[in-house]
Amino acid sequence: MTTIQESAARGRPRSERAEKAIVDATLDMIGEGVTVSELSIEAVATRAGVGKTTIYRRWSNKEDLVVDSLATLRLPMPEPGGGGVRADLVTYLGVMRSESSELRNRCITNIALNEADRFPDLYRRFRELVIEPRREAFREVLRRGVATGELRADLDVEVAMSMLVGAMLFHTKMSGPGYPVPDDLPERLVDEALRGFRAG
Amino acid sequence: MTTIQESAARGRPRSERAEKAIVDATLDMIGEGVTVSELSIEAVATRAGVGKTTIYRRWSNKEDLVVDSLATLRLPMPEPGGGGVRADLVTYLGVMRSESSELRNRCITNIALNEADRFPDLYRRFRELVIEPRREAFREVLRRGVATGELRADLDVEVAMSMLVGAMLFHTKMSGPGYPVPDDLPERLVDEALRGFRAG
DNA sequence: AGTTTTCGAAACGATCCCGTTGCGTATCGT
DNA sequence: ACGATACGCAACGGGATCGTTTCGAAAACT
Repeated sequence: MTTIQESAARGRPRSERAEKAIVDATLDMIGEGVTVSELSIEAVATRAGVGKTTIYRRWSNKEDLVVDSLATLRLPMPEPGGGGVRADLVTYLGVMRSESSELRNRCITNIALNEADRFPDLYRRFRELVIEPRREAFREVLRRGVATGELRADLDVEVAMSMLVGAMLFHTKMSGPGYPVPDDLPERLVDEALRGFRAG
Repeated sequence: MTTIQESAARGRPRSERAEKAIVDATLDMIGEGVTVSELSIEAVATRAGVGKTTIYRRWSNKEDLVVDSLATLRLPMPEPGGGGVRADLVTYLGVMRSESSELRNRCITNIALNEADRFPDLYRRFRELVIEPRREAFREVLRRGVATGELRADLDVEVAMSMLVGAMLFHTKMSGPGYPVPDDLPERLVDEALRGFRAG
Protein backbone atom coordinates (compact mmCIF):
# COMPACT_ATOMS: atom_id res chain seq x y z
CA MET A 1 0.00 0.00 0.00
CA THR A 2 1.17 3.45 -0.72
CA THR A 3 0.72 4.65 2.79
CA ILE A 4 2.43 7.80 3.86
CA GLN A 5 5.91 6.62 3.16
CA GLU A 6 8.79 7.62 5.28
CA SER A 7 9.46 9.44 2.00
CA ALA A 8 12.48 7.31 1.19
CA ALA A 9 14.68 10.05 2.63
CA ARG A 10 17.65 9.50 0.47
CA GLY A 11 20.68 11.61 0.97
CA ARG A 12 21.84 13.32 4.09
CA PRO A 13 19.03 14.00 6.53
CA ARG A 14 18.42 17.47 7.86
CA SER A 15 20.21 18.31 11.03
CA GLU A 16 17.93 18.55 14.02
CA ARG A 17 20.71 20.28 15.79
CA ALA A 18 20.76 23.09 13.23
CA GLU A 19 16.99 23.37 13.35
CA LYS A 20 16.98 23.73 17.09
CA ALA A 21 19.76 26.30 16.93
CA ILE A 22 17.74 28.35 14.46
CA VAL A 23 14.57 28.26 16.52
CA ASP A 24 16.49 29.06 19.68
CA ALA A 25 18.19 32.03 18.08
CA THR A 26 14.86 33.31 16.81
CA LEU A 27 13.18 33.04 20.19
CA ASP A 28 16.11 34.56 22.00
CA MET A 29 16.15 37.59 19.75
CA ILE A 30 12.42 38.13 20.02
CA GLY A 31 12.73 37.72 23.76
CA GLU A 32 15.36 40.44 23.77
CA GLY A 33 12.90 42.78 22.16
CA VAL A 34 13.79 42.53 18.51
CA THR A 35 10.73 43.26 16.43
CA VAL A 36 9.56 40.84 13.78
CA SER A 37 10.24 43.60 11.26
CA GLU A 38 13.75 44.00 12.52
CA LEU A 39 14.47 40.32 12.80
CA SER A 40 16.79 39.53 9.91
CA ILE A 41 17.39 36.04 8.59
CA GLU A 42 21.00 36.99 8.32
CA ALA A 43 21.21 37.78 12.04
CA VAL A 44 19.39 34.59 12.98
CA ALA A 45 21.77 32.55 10.84
CA THR A 46 24.83 34.17 12.36
CA ARG A 47 23.54 33.77 15.89
CA ALA A 48 22.60 30.15 15.28
CA GLY A 49 25.98 29.44 13.69
CA VAL A 50 24.25 28.32 10.55
CA GLY A 51 24.24 29.21 6.88
CA LYS A 52 21.36 31.25 5.51
CA THR A 53 20.73 28.42 3.08
CA THR A 54 19.83 26.12 5.95
CA ILE A 55 17.13 28.51 7.07
CA TYR A 56 15.70 29.24 3.64
CA ARG A 57 15.55 25.53 2.91
CA ARG A 58 13.10 25.04 5.79
CA TRP A 59 11.09 28.23 5.94
CA SER A 60 9.99 30.15 2.91
CA ASN A 61 9.67 33.42 4.79
CA LYS A 62 10.35 35.10 8.07
CA GLU A 63 6.80 34.97 9.31
CA ASP A 64 6.68 31.18 9.02
CA LEU A 65 9.91 30.89 10.91
CA VAL A 66 8.58 33.04 13.72
CA VAL A 67 5.27 31.21 13.98
CA ASP A 68 6.93 27.80 13.97
CA SER A 69 9.39 28.96 16.58
CA LEU A 70 6.65 30.28 18.80
CA ALA A 71 4.75 27.03 18.34
CA THR A 72 7.59 25.19 20.06
CA LEU A 73 6.82 27.11 23.21
CA ARG A 74 4.82 24.68 25.21
CA LEU A 75 4.06 26.60 28.28
CA PRO A 76 4.18 25.11 31.72
CA MET A 77 0.64 25.87 32.71
CA PRO A 78 0.36 24.55 36.22
CA GLU A 79 -2.42 22.15 36.93
CA PRO A 80 -4.76 23.93 39.25
CA GLY A 81 -4.74 22.08 42.52
CA GLY A 82 -7.48 21.54 45.02
CA GLY A 83 -6.30 24.39 47.17
CA GLY A 84 -9.13 26.66 46.21
CA VAL A 85 -9.37 29.73 44.03
CA ARG A 86 -6.82 31.77 45.89
CA ALA A 87 -4.09 29.17 45.56
CA ASP A 88 -4.80 28.67 41.87
CA LEU A 89 -4.73 32.35 41.09
CA VAL A 90 -1.52 32.85 43.03
CA THR A 91 0.01 29.95 41.13
CA TYR A 92 -0.90 31.36 37.74
CA LEU A 93 0.26 34.86 38.51
CA GLY A 94 3.42 33.39 39.97
CA VAL A 95 4.10 31.70 36.65
CA MET A 96 3.63 35.01 34.87
CA ARG A 97 6.01 36.65 37.27
CA SER A 98 8.78 34.10 36.98
CA GLU A 99 8.38 33.96 33.23
CA SER A 100 8.88 37.66 32.92
CA SER A 101 12.49 37.25 33.92
CA GLU A 102 13.23 34.46 31.49
CA LEU A 103 14.33 35.53 28.06
CA ARG A 104 12.57 32.69 26.35
CA ASN A 105 9.21 33.55 27.77
CA ARG A 106 9.45 37.25 27.24
CA CYS A 107 8.82 36.73 23.57
CA ILE A 108 5.25 35.81 24.41
CA THR A 109 4.37 39.23 25.72
CA ASN A 110 6.65 40.93 23.24
CA ILE A 111 4.74 39.42 20.34
CA ALA A 112 1.38 39.88 21.97
CA LEU A 113 1.95 43.54 22.73
CA ASN A 114 3.96 44.74 19.77
CA GLU A 115 3.05 42.84 16.64
CA ALA A 116 -0.73 42.74 16.64
CA ASP A 117 -1.11 45.74 14.34
CA ARG A 118 1.69 45.07 11.94
CA PHE A 119 1.49 41.31 11.56
CA PRO A 120 -2.19 40.55 12.04
CA ASP A 121 -1.86 37.14 10.44
CA LEU A 122 1.01 36.11 12.66
CA TYR A 123 -0.77 37.58 15.64
CA ARG A 124 -3.94 35.66 14.94
CA ARG A 125 -2.13 32.35 14.78
CA PHE A 126 -0.12 33.21 17.85
CA ARG A 127 -3.20 34.23 19.71
CA GLU A 128 -4.99 30.95 19.05
CA LEU A 129 -1.89 28.95 19.80
CA VAL A 130 -0.59 30.60 22.95
CA ILE A 131 -2.76 33.37 24.29
CA GLU A 132 -6.23 31.89 24.26
CA PRO A 133 -5.34 28.62 25.98
CA ARG A 134 -3.81 30.54 28.84
CA ARG A 135 -6.70 32.94 29.14
CA GLU A 136 -9.12 30.07 29.08
CA ALA A 137 -7.27 28.30 31.87
CA PHE A 138 -7.38 31.46 33.91
CA ARG A 139 -11.07 32.02 33.23
CA GLU A 140 -11.74 28.45 34.20
CA VAL A 141 -10.27 29.00 37.65
CA LEU A 142 -12.59 31.93 38.19
CA ARG A 143 -15.61 30.09 36.81
CA ARG A 144 -14.94 27.18 39.10
CA GLY A 145 -14.76 29.58 41.99
CA VAL A 146 -18.16 30.92 41.06
CA ALA A 147 -19.53 27.39 40.69
CA THR A 148 -18.34 26.33 44.11
CA GLY A 149 -19.79 29.47 45.62
CA GLU A 150 -16.39 30.70 46.65
CA LEU A 151 -16.78 33.73 44.40
CA ARG A 152 -19.80 35.95 43.86
CA ALA A 153 -22.35 34.57 41.45
CA ASP A 154 -22.53 37.82 39.54
CA LEU A 155 -18.76 38.20 39.21
CA ASP A 156 -17.73 39.56 35.81
CA VAL A 157 -15.14 36.91 35.01
CA GLU A 158 -13.70 38.83 32.10
CA VAL A 159 -13.20 41.98 34.13
CA ALA A 160 -11.79 40.03 37.02
CA MET A 161 -9.27 38.33 34.77
CA SER A 162 -8.20 41.57 33.18
CA MET A 163 -7.63 43.10 36.61
CA LEU A 164 -5.37 40.32 37.79
CA VAL A 165 -3.50 39.61 34.57
CA GLY A 166 -3.38 43.28 33.66
CA ALA A 167 -1.92 44.22 37.01
CA MET A 168 0.74 41.59 36.60
CA LEU A 169 1.53 42.81 33.10
CA PHE A 170 1.63 46.35 34.38
CA HIS A 171 4.34 45.41 36.83
CA THR A 172 6.38 43.19 34.56
CA LYS A 173 6.31 45.44 31.52
CA MET A 174 5.79 48.94 32.80
CA SER A 175 8.13 48.93 35.75
CA GLY A 176 11.09 49.24 33.47
CA PRO A 177 14.52 47.73 33.83
CA GLY A 178 15.89 47.71 37.31
CA TYR A 179 12.51 47.57 38.93
CA PRO A 180 12.17 43.89 39.78
CA VAL A 181 8.74 42.51 40.50
CA PRO A 182 8.54 41.62 44.19
CA ASP A 183 8.16 37.95 45.06
CA ASP A 184 4.97 38.42 46.98
CA LEU A 185 3.18 40.48 44.35
CA PRO A 186 0.95 37.58 43.22
CA GLU A 187 -0.31 37.08 46.76
CA ARG A 188 -0.84 40.77 47.39
CA LEU A 189 -2.65 41.14 44.09
CA VAL A 190 -4.92 38.17 44.62
CA ASP A 191 -5.73 39.08 48.19
CA GLU A 192 -6.60 42.62 47.23
CA ALA A 193 -8.77 41.49 44.35
CA LEU A 194 -10.52 38.72 46.23
CA ARG A 195 -11.85 41.21 48.76
CA GLY A 196 -14.26 42.27 46.09
CA PHE A 197 -14.61 38.97 44.28
CA ARG A 198 -15.59 36.77 47.19
CA ALA A 199 -19.12 35.75 47.87
CA GLY A 200 -20.88 36.65 51.05
CA MET B 1 24.46 94.10 30.85
CA THR B 2 25.25 90.93 29.05
CA THR B 3 21.99 89.28 29.88
CA ILE B 4 20.91 86.33 27.90
CA GLN B 5 20.84 88.06 24.57
CA GLU B 6 18.29 87.25 21.97
CA SER B 7 21.50 86.02 20.35
CA ALA B 8 21.31 88.60 17.58
CA ALA B 9 19.70 86.00 15.33
CA ARG B 10 21.16 87.15 12.11
CA GLY B 11 20.21 85.40 8.94
CA ARG B 12 17.05 83.53 8.13
CA PRO B 13 15.27 82.27 11.21
CA ARG B 14 14.36 78.63 11.54
CA SER B 15 10.94 77.70 10.35
CA GLU B 16 8.59 76.83 13.18
CA ARG B 17 6.32 75.29 10.62
CA ALA B 18 9.02 72.82 9.57
CA GLU B 19 9.81 72.02 13.18
CA LYS B 20 6.21 71.25 13.97
CA ALA B 21 5.89 69.09 10.87
CA ILE B 22 8.93 67.07 11.93
CA VAL B 23 7.66 66.52 15.46
CA ASP B 24 4.21 65.62 14.18
CA ALA B 25 5.59 63.11 11.72
CA THR B 26 7.70 61.55 14.45
CA LEU B 27 4.80 61.20 16.87
CA ASP B 28 2.48 59.87 14.20
CA MET B 29 4.90 57.17 13.18
CA ILE B 30 5.57 56.09 16.75
CA GLY B 31 1.84 56.07 17.33
CA GLU B 32 1.44 53.77 14.38
CA GLY B 33 3.75 51.28 16.01
CA VAL B 34 7.07 52.11 14.41
CA THR B 35 9.87 51.23 16.79
CA VAL B 36 12.51 53.78 17.70
CA SER B 37 15.03 51.46 16.08
CA GLU B 38 13.00 51.36 12.91
CA LEU B 39 12.25 55.05 12.85
CA SER B 40 14.42 56.46 10.08
CA ILE B 41 15.29 60.10 9.78
CA GLU B 42 14.78 59.71 6.09
CA ALA B 43 11.20 58.55 6.58
CA VAL B 44 10.47 61.34 9.04
CA ALA B 45 11.82 63.91 6.61
CA THR B 46 9.75 62.56 3.74
CA ARG B 47 6.61 62.39 5.83
CA ALA B 48 7.14 65.89 7.16
CA GLY B 49 7.84 67.24 3.67
CA VAL B 50 11.22 68.44 4.84
CA GLY B 51 14.84 67.96 3.91
CA LYS B 52 16.98 65.72 6.05
CA THR B 53 19.28 68.67 6.56
CA THR B 54 16.55 70.49 8.41
CA ILE B 55 16.26 67.64 10.89
CA TYR B 56 19.98 67.08 11.42
CA ARG B 57 20.44 70.79 11.96
CA ARG B 58 18.15 70.67 15.00
CA TRP B 59 18.73 67.25 16.51
CA SER B 60 22.08 65.56 16.60
CA ASN B 61 20.60 62.10 16.82
CA LYS B 62 17.37 60.17 16.62
CA GLU B 63 17.01 59.71 20.34
CA ASP B 64 17.01 63.45 20.96
CA LEU B 65 14.39 63.94 18.29
CA VAL B 66 12.15 61.33 19.87
CA VAL B 67 12.52 62.68 23.39
CA ASP B 68 11.87 66.25 22.30
CA SER B 69 8.85 65.13 20.33
CA LEU B 70 7.45 63.23 23.27
CA ALA B 71 8.06 66.22 25.46
CA THR B 72 5.57 68.22 23.42
CA LEU B 73 2.85 65.85 24.54
CA ARG B 74 1.16 67.75 27.26
CA LEU B 75 -1.46 65.33 28.34
CA PRO B 76 -4.98 66.34 29.16
CA MET B 77 -5.05 65.02 32.67
CA PRO B 78 -8.53 65.78 33.88
CA GLU B 79 -8.80 67.76 37.08
CA PRO B 80 -10.33 65.43 39.58
CA GLY B 81 -13.70 66.79 40.53
CA GLY B 82 -15.53 66.68 43.79
CA GLY B 83 -17.59 63.70 42.74
CA GLY B 84 -15.72 61.29 44.94
CA VAL B 85 -13.23 58.55 44.26
CA ARG B 86 -15.43 56.56 41.93
CA ALA B 87 -16.04 59.47 39.59
CA ASP B 88 -12.36 60.40 39.52
CA LEU B 89 -11.23 56.88 38.76
CA VAL B 90 -13.81 56.48 36.02
CA THR B 91 -12.65 59.77 34.53
CA TYR B 92 -9.01 58.74 34.47
CA LEU B 93 -9.67 55.32 33.02
CA GLY B 94 -11.98 56.93 30.49
CA VAL B 95 -9.13 59.13 29.35
CA MET B 96 -6.94 56.06 28.94
CA ARG B 97 -9.65 54.39 26.95
CA SER B 98 -10.30 57.27 24.57
CA GLU B 99 -6.60 57.88 24.14
CA SER B 100 -6.06 54.34 23.03
CA SER B 101 -7.90 55.10 19.84
CA GLU B 102 -6.02 58.29 19.05
CA LEU B 103 -2.87 57.89 17.06
CA ARG B 104 -1.08 60.65 18.83
CA ASN B 105 -1.58 59.19 22.25
CA ARG B 106 -0.79 55.64 21.32
CA CYS B 107 2.85 56.55 21.20
CA ILE B 108 2.83 56.89 24.96
CA THR B 109 2.08 53.25 25.58
CA ASN B 110 4.10 52.18 22.57
CA ILE B 111 7.21 53.78 23.99
CA ALA B 112 6.48 52.70 27.53
CA LEU B 113 5.95 49.07 26.62
CA ASN B 114 8.44 48.49 23.84
CA GLU B 115 11.50 50.62 24.29
CA ALA B 116 12.41 50.25 27.92
CA ASP B 117 14.98 47.53 27.35
CA ARG B 118 16.58 48.84 24.21
CA PHE B 119 16.66 52.55 24.90
CA PRO B 120 16.98 52.76 28.66
CA ASP B 121 18.16 56.35 28.49
CA LEU B 122 15.24 57.47 26.38
CA TYR B 123 12.91 55.45 28.54
CA ARG B 124 14.18 57.03 31.73
CA ARG B 125 13.60 60.55 30.44
CA PHE B 126 10.23 59.56 29.04
CA ARG B 127 9.25 57.99 32.30
CA GLU B 128 10.04 61.07 34.34
CA LEU B 129 8.39 63.34 31.81
CA VAL B 130 5.18 61.50 31.02
CA ILE B 131 4.64 58.32 33.00
CA GLU B 132 5.37 59.41 36.54
CA PRO B 133 3.16 62.51 36.54
CA ARG B 134 0.23 60.43 35.40
CA ARG B 135 0.86 57.71 37.93
CA GLU B 136 1.20 60.26 40.64
CA ALA B 137 -2.13 61.85 39.74
CA PHE B 138 -3.75 58.45 39.84
CA ARG B 139 -2.16 57.57 43.16
CA GLU B 140 -3.31 60.88 44.54
CA VAL B 141 -6.92 60.05 43.81
CA LEU B 142 -6.59 56.82 45.75
CA ARG B 143 -4.72 58.46 48.59
CA ARG B 144 -7.38 61.11 48.91
CA GLY B 145 -9.98 58.37 49.02
CA VAL B 146 -8.13 56.80 51.90
CA ALA B 147 -7.83 60.16 53.65
CA THR B 148 -11.53 60.87 53.41
CA GLY B 149 -12.32 57.41 54.68
CA GLU B 150 -13.99 56.44 51.46
CA LEU B 151 -11.38 53.73 50.92
CA ARG B 152 -9.92 51.28 53.40
CA ALA B 153 -7.14 52.67 55.54
CA ASP B 154 -4.90 49.70 54.80
CA LEU B 155 -5.43 49.82 51.05
CA ASP B 156 -2.27 49.07 49.09
CA VAL B 157 -2.37 52.07 46.79
CA GLU B 158 0.29 50.74 44.47
CA VAL B 159 -1.45 47.41 44.01
CA ALA B 160 -4.81 49.10 43.57
CA MET B 161 -3.42 51.36 40.87
CA SER B 162 -1.79 48.50 39.04
CA MET B 163 -5.06 46.60 39.03
CA LEU B 164 -7.05 49.42 37.50
CA VAL B 165 -4.48 50.76 35.08
CA GLY B 166 -3.23 47.30 34.24
CA ALA B 167 -6.73 46.07 33.45
CA MET B 168 -7.24 49.01 31.16
CA LEU B 169 -3.93 48.38 29.44
CA PHE B 170 -4.81 44.74 29.13
CA HIS B 171 -7.92 45.60 27.22
CA THR B 172 -6.48 48.32 25.04
CA LYS B 173 -3.30 46.52 24.09
CA MET B 174 -4.00 42.83 24.42
CA SER B 175 -7.41 42.63 22.87
CA GLY B 176 -5.92 42.89 19.44
CA PRO B 177 -7.20 44.75 16.44
CA GLY B 178 -10.89 44.54 15.88
CA TYR B 179 -11.71 44.10 19.52
CA PRO B 180 -12.81 47.56 20.55
CA VAL B 181 -12.84 48.47 24.20
CA PRO B 182 -16.44 48.83 25.35
CA ASP B 183 -17.58 52.28 26.43
CA ASP B 184 -18.60 51.20 29.88
CA LEU B 185 -15.41 49.35 30.71
CA PRO B 186 -14.10 52.08 33.02
CA GLU B 187 -17.28 51.95 35.09
CA ARG B 188 -17.35 48.18 35.25
CA LEU B 189 -13.70 48.06 36.17
CA VAL B 190 -13.97 50.65 38.90
CA ASP B 191 -17.13 49.17 40.36
CA GLU B 192 -15.61 45.72 40.47
CA ALA B 193 -12.44 46.99 42.07
CA LEU B 194 -14.13 49.26 44.58
CA ARG B 195 -16.00 46.32 46.06
CA GLY B 196 -12.72 45.37 47.64
CA PHE B 197 -11.26 48.82 48.05
CA ARG B 198 -14.04 50.48 49.95
CA ALA B 199 -13.96 51.02 53.66
CA GLY B 200 -16.52 49.52 55.90
C1' DA C 1 22.30 96.38 -1.25
C1' DG C 2 24.83 93.17 1.20
C1' DT C 3 25.34 89.55 4.73
C1' DT C 4 23.97 85.61 7.00
C1' DT C 5 21.48 81.71 7.90
C1' DT C 6 17.87 78.27 6.64
C1' DC C 7 15.36 76.07 3.28
C1' DG C 8 14.36 71.72 0.21
C1' DA C 9 16.58 68.76 -3.00
C1' DA C 10 19.98 65.81 -4.66
C1' DA C 11 24.00 63.13 -4.56
C1' DC C 12 27.91 61.04 -2.08
C1' DG C 13 30.26 56.42 -0.24
C1' DA C 14 29.30 53.15 3.44
C1' DT C 15 26.74 49.66 5.57
C1' DC C 16 23.14 46.36 6.14
C1' DC C 17 19.94 42.93 4.54
C1' DC C 18 17.59 40.81 0.89
C1' DG C 19 16.91 36.10 -1.68
C1' DT C 20 19.75 33.26 -4.73
C1' DT C 21 23.63 30.67 -6.43
C1' DG C 22 27.89 28.05 -6.56
C1' DC C 23 31.38 25.69 -3.89
C1' DG C 24 33.70 21.94 -1.40
C1' DT C 25 32.63 18.90 2.41
C1' DA C 26 29.79 15.80 5.31
C1' DT C 27 26.43 12.19 6.00
C1' DC C 28 22.98 9.53 4.84
C1' DG C 29 20.65 5.33 1.81
C1' DT C 30 21.52 1.66 -1.58
C1' DA D 1 31.61 2.49 -3.73
C1' DC D 2 28.24 5.66 -5.24
C1' DG D 3 24.38 8.78 -5.75
C1' DA D 4 21.70 12.02 -3.33
C1' DT D 5 20.91 15.48 -0.19
C1' DA D 6 22.26 18.84 3.55
C1' DC D 7 25.85 21.31 5.50
C1' DG D 8 28.50 25.98 6.25
C1' DC D 9 30.54 29.54 3.64
C1' DA D 10 31.20 33.20 0.43
C1' DA D 11 29.71 35.87 -3.18
C1' DC D 12 26.29 37.88 -6.21
C1' DG D 13 23.19 42.22 -7.80
C1' DG D 14 19.59 45.03 -5.81
C1' DG D 15 17.55 47.96 -2.55
C1' DA D 16 17.22 50.94 1.73
C1' DT D 17 19.10 53.95 5.06
C1' DC D 18 22.86 55.98 7.10
C1' DG D 19 25.16 60.84 8.16
C1' DT D 20 27.44 64.30 5.25
C1' DT D 21 28.08 67.55 1.63
C1' DT D 22 26.87 70.65 -2.11
C1' DC D 23 23.63 73.42 -4.43
C1' DG D 24 20.54 77.48 -5.72
C1' DA D 25 16.69 79.84 -3.79
C1' DA D 26 14.37 82.11 0.15
C1' DA D 27 14.08 85.03 4.18
C1' DA D 28 15.60 87.52 7.81
C1' DC D 29 18.94 91.54 9.75
C1' DT D 30 22.36 95.70 9.14
